[in-house]
Amino acid sequence: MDTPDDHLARPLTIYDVARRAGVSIASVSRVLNGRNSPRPETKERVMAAVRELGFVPDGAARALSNRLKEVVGVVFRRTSEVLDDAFSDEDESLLFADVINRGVEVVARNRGFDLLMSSVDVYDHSPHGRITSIAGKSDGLILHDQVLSPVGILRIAQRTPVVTLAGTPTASSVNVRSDNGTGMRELTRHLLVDHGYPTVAYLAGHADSPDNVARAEAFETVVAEVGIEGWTGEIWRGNYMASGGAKVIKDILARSLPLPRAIVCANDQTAIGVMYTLAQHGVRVPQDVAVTGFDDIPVARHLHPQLTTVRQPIHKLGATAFDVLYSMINGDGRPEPEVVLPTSLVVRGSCGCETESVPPWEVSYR
Amino acid sequence: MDTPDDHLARPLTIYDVARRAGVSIASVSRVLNGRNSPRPETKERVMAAVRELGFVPDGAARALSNRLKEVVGVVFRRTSEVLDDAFSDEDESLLFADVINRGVEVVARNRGFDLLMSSVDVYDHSPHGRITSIAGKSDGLILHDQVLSPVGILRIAQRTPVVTLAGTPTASSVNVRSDNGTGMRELTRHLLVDHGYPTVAYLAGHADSPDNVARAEAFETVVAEVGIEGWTGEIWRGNYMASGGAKVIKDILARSLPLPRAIVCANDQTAIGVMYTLAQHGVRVPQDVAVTGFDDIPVARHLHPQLTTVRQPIHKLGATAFDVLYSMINGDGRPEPEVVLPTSLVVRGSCGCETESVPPWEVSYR
DNA sequence: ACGCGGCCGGTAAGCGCTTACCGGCACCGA
DNA sequence: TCGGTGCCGGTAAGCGCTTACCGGCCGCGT
Repeated sequence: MDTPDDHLARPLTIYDVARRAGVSIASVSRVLNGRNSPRPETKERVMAAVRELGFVPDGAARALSNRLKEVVGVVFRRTSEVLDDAFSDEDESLLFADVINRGVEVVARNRGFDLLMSSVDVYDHSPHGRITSIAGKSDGLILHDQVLSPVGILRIAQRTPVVTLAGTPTASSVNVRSDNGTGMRELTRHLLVDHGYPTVAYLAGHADSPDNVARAEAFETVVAEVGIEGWTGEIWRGNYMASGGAKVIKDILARSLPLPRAIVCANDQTAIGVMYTLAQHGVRVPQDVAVTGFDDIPVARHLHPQLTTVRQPIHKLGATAFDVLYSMINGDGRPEPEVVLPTSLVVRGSCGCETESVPPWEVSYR
Repeated sequence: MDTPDDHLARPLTIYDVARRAGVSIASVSRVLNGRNSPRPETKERVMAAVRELGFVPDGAARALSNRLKEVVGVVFRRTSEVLDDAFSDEDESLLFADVINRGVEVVARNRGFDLLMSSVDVYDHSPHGRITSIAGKSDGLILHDQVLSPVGILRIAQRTPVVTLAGTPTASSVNVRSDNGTGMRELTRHLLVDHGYPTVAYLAGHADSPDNVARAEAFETVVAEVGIEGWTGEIWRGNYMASGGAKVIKDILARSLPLPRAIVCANDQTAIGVMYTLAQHGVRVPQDVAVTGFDDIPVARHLHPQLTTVRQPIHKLGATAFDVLYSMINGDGRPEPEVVLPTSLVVRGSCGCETESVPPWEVSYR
């Protein structure tokens, strides 16, 4: 009978199983891996021993021998602070990265891979060490936006397969992103052409994020097409977070500056902060000011009014990142340097359209 | 000059580094691990070689040698279906598990551990294999509720440190949960005593979830204290999801059954479905029917009215699970079989109270 | 000037697996 | 009956690290 503290003892190895089953370690390994079709009787005895002992093969030894860990590292950015032992963070910040990660997880799982996750803090000045450690424990890396400098990515990609998300391809890493341009152009046209709003602002995200740059450019393009001037500049600089959007609106109202007829936010979280702050000050959305987001995170349809935004295939972004990485790990030749997934405009109430309501939980990500 | 395809070649080992630096592999290892204070000159040469080659030590080999992987496995339940290649899931279902996982990640990171994540599908009938694989790749396991049967947990906990979340302790695994009873009693009293509602129903979660059982019991206790009868039973059976809550309300309205003055939902997601469906049918919350949740997931404060609920220290639940597991891995004696974290009533608008509004994104989990 | 102690750093064993290689045995055909 | 042919399954090497052990060298004390 096993004692409850057994896990403090020397762990079991295939030698123990082999001895118990009266066979050699090779046979145990073969049975466990279904190789070389062992004789039914041998298989039986080994399985019995495994069951009786509760044997679990050591993944590290397996990986070392196989040169395959069946693990992919995922590194994402965490925008939270740890103060004393209270965690405070922007709740919505959870969603985007986590939905991507789940997309990765689902397809990884089908290939027998598991996810090794690690986050990088915004204030972390040397994420290189962490990422190196993850790299050593996995067969390949998926790096979210803003976790490592392009130089750092290049260095690490030289020796490990790397896929970046919403970043930029390098000489040896592949990038997966969604088509910011098309979605943003569609959205901006909807506001300026379909609704005919005379003034519009772009509330930016991180200045150095490729996503933000692409969205800003698409916005500018359409605004120029229509022949008006988009409001941008210092005061319209956000940070992808609700608090950033809120701050921008507060600043503008505090200085008694005028508001545009429509505000295009760099992402949904920013829009949340904007809508909330406008409501606080008695500005009605969409009657006085229309507000739009980008991403279509789940909470977007819980807002009042529901948020008009651009749907990114968040789940699929993750799934694709894994697929690409998987083929790199298998050395199926070097794939395209970049994979771009389509986006689509999602019209709900915050732009000024009348829409019928769909239960917020009935969503499907493709 | 390295070619971009270098990662297809034989990976670097400490032998390569040693040769390049003109020292032995032992020295390389010592420098890399800061052991045995090597001479500054040696250290320099090794570091230079490491830098020049872009060497990353192999985690599997390290783990095998060290008998420590610095990885903890986290297994959670995924409530999504994969149809063709479309993923559909309940968006809010993301939150609870993911917040816990982030709590785990933050503290794990401080100890140099990474998270190996894997989900179990609701329809997965033999999660044992997956979990065994995870167990082999990690130093210990954190199992969310409903991922493995108690018997399965017991088997695996015999050989690996295991911490369960919102489950039940076994002879060799520790459970971490929050104090469902106190929170639910406070909440129910608030509705029945402070508000004086004459009728109240409990909309249940999974019948076999310990959390659900504890919440139901606490509810019953207070209801009995007050001397009224709580509405429960078959028709009030949900499934922890918004769709389940919606279905219950639809059924009741379809059959023209009466509604209670207040509905206590087993969790926040259920409440979301309930509030939405009531609104659809013109039933006002809280004027006609008060609705409450449990968990305080981030989206709770984006609802209209904002949801009155019981705050679980979600983040801390994860953090604590890791701390306990860490001490088990280090063999610091067997800890308490169960750790219970406090909950607290969060009064917002959906119970009928007037509350001033706080920006939904300014949240802190403790 | 010689011996001894301490400090570095090299050699080699071993962590728990997978698998190439090979030997033994049963069964077939001649 | 005997050699050939497969099929199983055992033996042992090797995956890339860490570290116990030991030998060499330098500097000190006598």
